Amino acid sequence: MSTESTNLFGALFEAPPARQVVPVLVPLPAPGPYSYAVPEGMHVEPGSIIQVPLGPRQVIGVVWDSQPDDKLDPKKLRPITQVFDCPPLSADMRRFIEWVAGYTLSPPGLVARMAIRAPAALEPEPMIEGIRYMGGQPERMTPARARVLDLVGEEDISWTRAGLAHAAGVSTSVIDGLTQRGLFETVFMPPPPVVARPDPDYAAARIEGPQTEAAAEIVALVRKGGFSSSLIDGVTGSGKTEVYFEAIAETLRQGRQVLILLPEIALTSSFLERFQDRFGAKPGEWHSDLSPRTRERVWRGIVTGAVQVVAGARSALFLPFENLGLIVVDEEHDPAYKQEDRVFYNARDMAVVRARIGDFPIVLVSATPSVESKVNAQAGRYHLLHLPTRFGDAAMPDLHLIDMRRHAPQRGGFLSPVLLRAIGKTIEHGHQSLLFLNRRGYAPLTLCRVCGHRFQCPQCSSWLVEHRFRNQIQCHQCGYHEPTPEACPECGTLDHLVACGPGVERIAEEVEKHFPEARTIVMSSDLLGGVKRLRLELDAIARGDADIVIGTQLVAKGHNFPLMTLVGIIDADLGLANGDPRAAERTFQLLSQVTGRAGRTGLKSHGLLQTYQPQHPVMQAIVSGDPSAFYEREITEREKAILPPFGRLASVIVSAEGRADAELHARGLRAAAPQVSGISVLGPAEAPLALVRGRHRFRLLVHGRRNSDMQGFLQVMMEKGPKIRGSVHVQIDVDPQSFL
DNA sequence: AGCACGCCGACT
DNA sequence: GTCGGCGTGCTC
Repeated sequence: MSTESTNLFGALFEAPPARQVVPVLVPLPAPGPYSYAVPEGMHVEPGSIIQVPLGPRQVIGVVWDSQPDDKLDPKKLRPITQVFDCPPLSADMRRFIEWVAGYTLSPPGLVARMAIRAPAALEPEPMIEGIRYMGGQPERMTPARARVLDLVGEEDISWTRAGLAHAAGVSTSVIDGLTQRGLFETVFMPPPPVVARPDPDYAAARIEGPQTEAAAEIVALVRKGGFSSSLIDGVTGSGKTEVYFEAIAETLRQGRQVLILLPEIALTSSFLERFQDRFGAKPGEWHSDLSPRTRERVWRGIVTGAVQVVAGARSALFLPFENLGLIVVDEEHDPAYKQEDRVFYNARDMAVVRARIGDFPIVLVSATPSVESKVNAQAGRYHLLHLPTRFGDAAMPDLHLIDMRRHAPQRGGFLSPVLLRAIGKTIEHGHQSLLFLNRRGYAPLTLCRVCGHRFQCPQCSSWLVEHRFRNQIQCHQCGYHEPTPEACPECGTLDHLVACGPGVERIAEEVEKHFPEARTIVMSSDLLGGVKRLRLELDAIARGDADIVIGTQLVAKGHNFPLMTLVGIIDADLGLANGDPRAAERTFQLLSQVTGRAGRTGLKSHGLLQTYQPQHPVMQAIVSGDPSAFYEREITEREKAILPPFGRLASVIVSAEGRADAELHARGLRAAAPQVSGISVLGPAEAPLALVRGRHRFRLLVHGRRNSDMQGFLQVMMEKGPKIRGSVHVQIDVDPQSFL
């Protein structure tokens, strides 16, 4: 309220105090910012994190840069409630949010929300209460009191009550007693940092040979400063981590922050310990199951610069770092980097954009780079750092294909005699075998031998998979399950249900038949007992408490099993023909990871891959250890479909009655959205033709050359969407740099 | 995204 | 006669 206009005359002729209006991004799927009034005496600037009323509730928003639109009824304007006491989002961060919103066709408010999603962290952490020694002696000295005074006499520092009691080996009542007698005063001190400061020179770099050159190259890029993008391509165990640790060390020496992105699953204690061994402290962690309290403290530390290094899952990319100077994307090819709800983005690609906007280096790392990163490296957009050999005493396993047409398993079995012999030998040596089959349960299909009835999901029509351990039949598509019936629901015949094809449980049965003495364990996501049990089992395996491990893709990542000298892949062809345009690439990546589990401590190790297609480029690439021919082929294939000029790819899931029906949907969309350059249909597994009958989820791939084309397509989907059941999302599969 | 309003089936 | 399903609409 103006205090100047003291009389009516003045009030009539003075301009009314100009109400400041600012645009604010609110966490809504609105196309742009909303306008709010700034109350008298409040200071805000672009990037300020504020609280505003929105309908009946209070939400967190960010003051934005764009001009507020003046067509808005001023009466609708509501005032900002409060400004949080934390640094505003930087101009770079705001530009990044705008860019991601534009590129992924998402509402900017929802993108901004990802940056400030740390509920109560917006106010500084309250000071904690501590005590400080003021000098003097108590009238009565006791041994406990002496120990305390001994400790505090040395330095003039503040202690927490509990901390001092613990350090002196006394109970807190001793401290309280001394405080009462006036020897200590109460002080307030800042809370301790969430993580200690990492020291770039804590331990020497553990690199040699090709690692040294790669590290030198990447350190030089960091030292030079400015944007650069590199791809470290090296087999499992080749020392990739050690190489990028040197880039991190150099960034820390410059006093800038580092973000290490990892697929959630790779964010294990073993990674954190490795980091600690090199830098003397753990990095800050950021992932979905942090406690709210820790989340707030880490967020605060990142914003203020107190946390130097963050190891986080994809959502960490949107953290508002105070002074970010390097991003590392480990396991660059991992599909977990793709978020497919609300805002659809690939964190790896958006990370490149963030580095470019922030003008600092980014390093992508993988043993099996994605095809698009290979293309970018070939095109010279990424520096390629190739680490061809294993590091230290870790030897590459000897890989062979087993042609299943020539070495067929026994009737009713799935393990080739060649593989069975190898398992036997491995047991004799006292080593471990890993049998990999990426299929949960007992059998993928169950039918009645009498009437031919097949168990099908009542909700989504895929086959129900029998799980003998749980005595259930489950749908792996939608999660539907029911107890395994004893009789055929169609004809009522008892005991005539027959399992078709293998799952890990069935392989375990076969293994136990051949090696009844061996200690066998099945590792799959439906292991009873959850993540805790899983950890225990993995530790037990690492200690050597199992002879044969039978697992799904769960065993592909992370863990080191020192005694694992044989890896057998049961159905290496599985997944090659499932209609996914990335089928070959994914299979290559998965099988490379699994075979990489062997031989990591130098023991001579073997990998045997059972296949019906030994000539397939993926199989050849895996055994030869030279994936270049395979990548060349994939690049050519992908260029036809995904890579520029078809720069952008959306995909729509439709539920359709068979392929013909799905094609009909596609035709309708083509007619309705002529601006997109192509719409193709991908089905469920093509191999067993029977699968394509019945109601299924099909994926329509939509290509567009420009963002505006995709925008137009989305418009069409908004109108027709409800008629086409399913979801629409935009995938970003190509070089985001070219869009900057 | 939340949250209210609003119109049709199975129950205190 | 109500409780509750989620379809549509709005938030500066």
